[in-house]
Amino acid sequence: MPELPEVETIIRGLRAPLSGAVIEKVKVHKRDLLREPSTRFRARLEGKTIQSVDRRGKNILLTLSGSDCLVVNLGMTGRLLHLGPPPRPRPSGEDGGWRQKARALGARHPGVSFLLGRAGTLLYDDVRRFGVLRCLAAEDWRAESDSLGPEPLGRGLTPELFSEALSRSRTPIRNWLLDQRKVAGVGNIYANEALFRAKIHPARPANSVGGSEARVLLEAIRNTLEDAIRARGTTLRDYRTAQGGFGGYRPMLLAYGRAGEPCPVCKGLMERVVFGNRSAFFCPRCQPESP
DNA sequence: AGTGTATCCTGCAGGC
DNA sequence: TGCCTGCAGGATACAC
Repeated sequence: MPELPEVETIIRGLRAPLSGAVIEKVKVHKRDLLREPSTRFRARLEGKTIQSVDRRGKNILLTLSGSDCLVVNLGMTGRLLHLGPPPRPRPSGEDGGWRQKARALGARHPGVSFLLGRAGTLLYDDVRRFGVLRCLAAEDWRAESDSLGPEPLGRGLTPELFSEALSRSRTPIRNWLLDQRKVAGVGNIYANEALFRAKIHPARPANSVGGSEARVLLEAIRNTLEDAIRARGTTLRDYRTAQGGFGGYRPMLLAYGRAGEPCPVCKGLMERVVFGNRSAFFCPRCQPESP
């Protein structure tokens, strides 16, 4: 579900309420979201202070006091919701009243909750449970982060480097864009959107996209992601902001989900093809298979 | 090496 | 109404 713009929107919404908050208690409701025993997970987190909230690709990163960090990948349907504290703090034994708030926000599948005292509750909710929450030592996270590709919105990714990387693979360009080791943060929606904007057929081999086309594609990726961030992401069904709001980019999607509709540019019929186990949406006239 | 397929899981939409 | 099939934003373990 959540791609770079959705994750970016979420961390922006978490930064203020979570920075400096203390994780008083962790409750694991669905253990298969973890990669370690829940007792160990809880022990590593309880008592720690959240120092900062960041994003790397599609991962949410909470840096904690000590040398650990909490890394959250939302999978397809994960949500990370901030539930504010109750207006009138109640006597001990309370859970922060988060269940009621969660239901009010439509969170029906609580996975892990973090009780933050005066800062309220952070709730991870996930229908399909493809998401993962991990507590990692800083150095382990660094190693993993290094294995991810560059940030598409970062300065480091120059058109030259991008073009160079493309030239090393003949996998379909849409699949290439989904590979987090190549570029971090692009998913199926924005890969299709960027390819439509750049007028590149999604099945073309990556190494056939060279020179000026690579430059155009990188620009299209950046513009698409920035537009989507501005709209707070795309809600198809499950994605919510940290405050439970909807993303507003869906009506602006040009290609994704539009098979059978007229192309917004040439009015020809948009198509859907499946490869790599995912749908690709494109206009056969604007995005010819052979350039 | 690099590419394609199946799998984890639940819910919803559409066809009959 | 209900049953069935297909499909969904992601990531990974495999086989070739």
